[in-house]
Amino acid sequence: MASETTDDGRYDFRALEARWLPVWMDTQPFRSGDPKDKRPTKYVLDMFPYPSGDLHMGHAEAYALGDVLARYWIQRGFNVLHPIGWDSFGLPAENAAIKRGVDPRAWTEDNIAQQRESMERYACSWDWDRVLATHRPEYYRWNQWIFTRLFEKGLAYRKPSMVNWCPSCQTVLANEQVVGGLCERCDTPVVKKKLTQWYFRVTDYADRLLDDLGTLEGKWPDKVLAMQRNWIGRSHGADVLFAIEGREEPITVYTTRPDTLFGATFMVVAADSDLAAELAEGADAATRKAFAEYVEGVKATSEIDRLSTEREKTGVFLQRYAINPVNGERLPIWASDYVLSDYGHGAIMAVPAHDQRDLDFALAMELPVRVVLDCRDEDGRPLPDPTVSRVATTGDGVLVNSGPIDGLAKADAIARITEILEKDGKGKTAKNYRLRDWLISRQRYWGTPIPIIHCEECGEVPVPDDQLPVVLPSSEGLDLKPKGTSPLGAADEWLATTCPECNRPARRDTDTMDTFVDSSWYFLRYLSPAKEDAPFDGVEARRWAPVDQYVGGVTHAILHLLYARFFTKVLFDLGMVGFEEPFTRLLNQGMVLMDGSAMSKSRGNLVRLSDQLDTYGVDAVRLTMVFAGPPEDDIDWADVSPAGSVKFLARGLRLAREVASEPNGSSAAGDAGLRAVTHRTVHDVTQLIEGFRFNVAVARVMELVNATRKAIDTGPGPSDPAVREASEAVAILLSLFAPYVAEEMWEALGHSCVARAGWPTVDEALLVQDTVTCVVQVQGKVRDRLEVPPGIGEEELRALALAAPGVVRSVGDGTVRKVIVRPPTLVNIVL
RNA sequence: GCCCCCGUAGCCCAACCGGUAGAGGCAGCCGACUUAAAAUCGGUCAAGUGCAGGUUCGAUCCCUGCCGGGGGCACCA
Repeated sequence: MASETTDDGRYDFRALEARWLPVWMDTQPFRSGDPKDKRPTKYVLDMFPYPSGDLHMGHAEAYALGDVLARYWIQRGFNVLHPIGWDSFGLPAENAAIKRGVDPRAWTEDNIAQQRESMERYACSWDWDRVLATHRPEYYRWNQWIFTRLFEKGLAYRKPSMVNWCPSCQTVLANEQVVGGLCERCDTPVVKKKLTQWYFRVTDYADRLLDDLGTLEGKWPDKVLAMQRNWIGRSHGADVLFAIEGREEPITVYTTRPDTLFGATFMVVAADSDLAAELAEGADAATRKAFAEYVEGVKATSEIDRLSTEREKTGVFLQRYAINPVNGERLPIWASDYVLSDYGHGAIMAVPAHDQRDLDFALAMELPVRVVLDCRDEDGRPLPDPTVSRVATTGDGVLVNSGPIDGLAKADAIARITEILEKDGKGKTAKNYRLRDWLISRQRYWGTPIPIIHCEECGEVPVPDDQLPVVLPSSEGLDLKPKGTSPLGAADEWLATTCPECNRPARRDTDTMDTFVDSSWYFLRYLSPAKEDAPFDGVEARRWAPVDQYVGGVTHAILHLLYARFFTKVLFDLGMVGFEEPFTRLLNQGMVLMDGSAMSKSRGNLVRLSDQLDTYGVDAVRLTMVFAGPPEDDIDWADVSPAGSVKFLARGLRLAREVASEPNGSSAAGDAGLRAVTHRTVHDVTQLIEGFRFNVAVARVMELVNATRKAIDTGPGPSDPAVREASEAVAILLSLFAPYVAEEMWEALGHSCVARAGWPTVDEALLVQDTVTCVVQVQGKVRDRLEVPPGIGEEELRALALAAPGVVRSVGDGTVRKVIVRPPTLVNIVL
């Protein structure tokens, strides 16, 4: 005990950690699973980590922030569910296995054990009864179970398609995992490959995923809402049917600008589409050859090159013609790679005058340009002809050269022309989405096996529920090296099975699921992690879910959050949950940087969390994370001071040790000034925490510590009851940020278990101030200050202000024209 | 190219509904303690809010334009 404060006034955080951690591990003050617990519930969730090794600074920040909220709600009397676990399927385990020959399962379990130790030391209020790890069969069997439900509903399906392929990871990637044409994991340029893969039909939920974002307004960061909206990318327009010469079926084209239909001068189909190939068959030999060569070139183009906006437009004329449904004109049909095969219908009507891409193509191929919109600049002057300016006029305007819609403005013209098309059966309003279906199959080992059996007779047959889980076979004897096909294909014994329907020999599906499947519903598994007959318990779900507060990095703003929202809606439709949005409130923390950039070993600016913890202690590191600035801002570790945090914590601890009054007494007779500060601080900190303004809350606690220090040293002294009241408040407030020091303080103050102490009660009467400072301005400049009662009347204050010496001086013999009185804080005199 | 966010002391950051520009911390400086230094404790200095306009009795806050930084989307018809 005596050794816990060193001679120089710092404190011995090692001793505190060694002392309290075993106590907490023993008493488990954060158990949430008692069904008889009558406290209201709150679900606070931290994004679970991948067990890649030890914790890093980013984890430390996120968990410190989440813990502030969890501990706050506990102090407020809630039964808080605050679980943690591991997102433990994924490539690093597999890569370690390939590189060092270790078993992915053993590697993963070792890392989990190591991380768990660090997490325990970090002392977050996690309920250790609920831990889960997604690589364990008792978890991933429910991935398979949910997959089966999706399959039954037609929401999981297999189709051949051009997919994103990472040549380095040797696996397909979801759209969301391709960033700027590069693999988000290894930055290798992604190439296109035609493969048959499993998909989840997220696009069926596009409207709900988009529209329900409205219910999260004000509860999720605007930035994340914007990113999700952007990603789903819904647009409104029309599908228009174009008859094709020499082809039975018309071609449907999607456009957001049906009003410009009279300006269409050609049609373009996606070069890599089946449609283009079919149309090309009717062309002469030279064209067929040119087309074939063009398509080859397109396929060889990397995604990164394809996305370059600097690229010249290229294409091949297919010697075929479409008929414009509104005026019967013949439009030449071209194939080009600037039209995407998997958006809309893979074909467009080109209106070069009013679409920049079409204009670029028209100019490159010397195709006609026809203006059908009279567009004006701000001064009402006509905009230059697009052919000359090489700039398409894409804005609003009045229709010209457009028959029945001449003279109409854009919006009216769209409505009118759509009506006309609809009447003739040649078109209708339509929506489109940037969002694509979620490609979930991976040709890798360390993931959830897809629970499908391929039978020659019966086709794709889901593994019956009572045969789940399909357990991942041991990696022993399997070649895990990426080679483009799943390693599971070589697990002969595992592979061979019988068809559940016809009992004939059949083969298992050899792909594994994207690990984002695992994290799409884990928050539900925490509710009943040991449940053996369902993914989660319905009663527990009604009790706890949805998550009240989710905390994690903005890096998951699109992928994980979109998928989890999708899963939740599917589970809602299955009647398994009663809510459609999984995370009621979301807090995104910023990144921890060093010297202005993200930490990395290669950059040589890596700050090791364990070093920081060894040097400054857990509490100081946590406090530093929280105090550094607003939670969503990045923290530059070079700008902050864990040493300063140590100093502050030592000051707090010293207060508690100096308190000389007995516990549980009344503080009513205590020093009024200090009491006012204490109650004001608790009141303000309460609001600050609820508003995620933790940095300011910490500053307020620092003020309280300073005020208490003064009271002890130069005020009423250590035996005044107000000093005890203030110190106890400091201990409880600090318990959100610095659990070890708070616990030590609490004990010094004669109590035990600060985490469950309860939030201090604010005496409203003590918040009322006797006097406030009123500023008196003349012409907007401060000329005097008055001490006035807060309830002062307007007339009285006006009189006082006009008589104030500073006012009299600066008004001089000027005439007072107007007096603005805002009792009790301000008077402004206008001359 | 389009959309969003942010510019406040040397630094990280506060400032309620438009009403005293400063709460807290870091660094600096001064002092105390020390043989000395570190550490600690006490005190103290510090910007007129990126720039230019506008609205207002009054603007860090609202509006317009520009400059600087960050982020998202980007051949999605």
